[in-house]
Amino acid sequence: MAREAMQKLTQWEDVRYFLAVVRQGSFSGAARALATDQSTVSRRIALLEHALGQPLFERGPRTVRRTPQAEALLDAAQAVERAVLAMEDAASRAEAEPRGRVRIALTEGLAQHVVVPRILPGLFAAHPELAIDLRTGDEVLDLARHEADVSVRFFRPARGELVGQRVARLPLAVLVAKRARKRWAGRSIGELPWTSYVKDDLETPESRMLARLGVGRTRLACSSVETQLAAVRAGLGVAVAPRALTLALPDLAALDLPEAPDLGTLELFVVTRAALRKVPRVAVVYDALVEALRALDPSRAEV
Amino acid sequence: MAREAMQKLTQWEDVRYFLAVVRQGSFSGAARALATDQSTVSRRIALLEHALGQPLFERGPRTVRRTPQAEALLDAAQAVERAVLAMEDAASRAEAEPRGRVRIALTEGLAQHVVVPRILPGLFAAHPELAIDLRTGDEVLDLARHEADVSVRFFRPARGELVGQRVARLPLAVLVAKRARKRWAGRSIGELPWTSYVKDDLETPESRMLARLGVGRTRLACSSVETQLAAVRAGLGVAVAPRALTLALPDLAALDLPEAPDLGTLELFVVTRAALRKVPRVAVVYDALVEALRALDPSRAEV
DNA sequence: TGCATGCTATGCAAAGTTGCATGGCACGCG
DNA sequence: CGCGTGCCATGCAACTTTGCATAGCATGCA
Repeated sequence: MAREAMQKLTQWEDVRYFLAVVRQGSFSGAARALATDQSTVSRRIALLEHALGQPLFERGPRTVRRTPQAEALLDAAQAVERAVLAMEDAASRAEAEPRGRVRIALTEGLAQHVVVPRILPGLFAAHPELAIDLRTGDEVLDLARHEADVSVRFFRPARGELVGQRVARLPLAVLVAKRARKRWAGRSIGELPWTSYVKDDLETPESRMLARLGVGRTRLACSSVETQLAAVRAGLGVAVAPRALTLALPDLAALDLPEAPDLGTLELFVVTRAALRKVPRVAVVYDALVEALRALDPSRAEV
Repeated sequence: MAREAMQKLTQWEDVRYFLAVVRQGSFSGAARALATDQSTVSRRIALLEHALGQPLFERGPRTVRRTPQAEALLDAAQAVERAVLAMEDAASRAEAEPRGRVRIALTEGLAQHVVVPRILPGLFAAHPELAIDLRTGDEVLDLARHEADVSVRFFRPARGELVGQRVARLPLAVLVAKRARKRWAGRSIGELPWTSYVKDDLETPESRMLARLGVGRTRLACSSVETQLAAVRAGLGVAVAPRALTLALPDLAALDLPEAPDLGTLELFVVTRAALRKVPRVAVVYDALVEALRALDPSRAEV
């Protein structure tokens, strides 16, 4: 070891570790984010501190606090990261064939019911050297930070270096298991066995909708949409969800409410980084997503 | 090994290798510049090419040619380097005490006769934690690229992020060994046994001066000023050099030419990067250099 | 107060990386 | 035209770095 203290970054790699610790707030967290071990983070940060000749973090058993020196370096470190990410994009731009890996960030439902069965088969067949990472989950991955290449989500993306489009407007409906349909037909809104999706008590389009209908806290609340739908298919209750879901799940049907309120629509967006839009491997994925997801939009389908 | 081809820079360190190969034009040269082995460069470039999914260099036995892909990445890579260098400067700015290492680029003569005997003793005594790298040589080290922190040279530095000042104007004189002085006293310019400093056939202030005096190719030409001065001290000839050298080398004296032409002056500059000027460890060195070198200027000394 | 939890630091064996030595190859010089 | 030189690729041993397991510590909760 024994790098001398001379204010020289002899290991550019360490900048990545520094940023991870700052963002995660702990060595352990940084290790998880970097897919490495906590001990490695600890040692590399120690080395970096020695190389720069100044302490960067105050280690506490419960927490890691940045020193003022670390604070002063943050901007510069982020500039390094931006430059590296820009270089990655520049590298992508040079490729000619759709090959390599594309990471798609999307919801579990879109992945299972649309992307996997309807899009991937054709994509893999058409481009043998293309590989796909499906990153499902509720956390919003940061396209700008290269956590994913393409994102399919139900909200308009933050702008910046991102480009994208709305591919479908999906009317919401009250979904119910077909075999339980007649049991609740004709009931009023207040009498229906509502289920809801609740994650960290955050507001969702669906929760806003329920509130608008006058439905309060539901008897069954799920922290994942999939579990919620499983409950509906088991006949436990009804859920507000895109009507288009009945295409993918034939044992579900829309329930016509007597009051017939407008349940609103979800807007589906496909987004990527501007620098990647023309990159072959991304372009084929992006285009396939847009084409297939447009078909979900009933207003478009009817035309 | 086995990083997958997915256009991701998993090893930021590799950017440094990429740039070194581009600049040196060969893996071996890059290895020398990076103080590592040629085999390491070869392997890391191969890894980088695989990680980016595209070839960067065409290997020939005699030469390495960049591919168009490498060309496209050059700007981005340099941006990464600039960001890293900026981060190093930011790290320096955070230090409070003059400690660490300062690299001074200067000529052999200035190092031996001025900096080492007159400046370093006081500097080391005043700042126990300060370390100095004296980088002598004729190649001009690049301050902007962090090859040195402070430079003492006989020409005005390229501007940019550099700051500095002229610390002395040193009149040139014809120097001769004292014990040989009377041998050549009174001789005309053309009759004197001139010596010269010739390096790669480049023009120097001294060579311009000789040409102006009408002196052509000299009998003794040296590729280092020190050797040339050794020859003069040995009584082999005379040399055009700053008159102030007689202060450091008492066995030399200035020879008064009968024609007494104006031999001109050399201008001595001390330069550093703007970002470092206020950094304690650099500031104490810079200030000591300026103060001591000013004393070499006769016009100032007489005041 | 005592226990459970999540954090960092460190010893140690395994894995990865480096440097050296070698081989092959093309160009330039005598 | 052969030889010398400088270049890149690769095998192998020494070294360095990594990941796992452990120990120590402070905080929060019962």
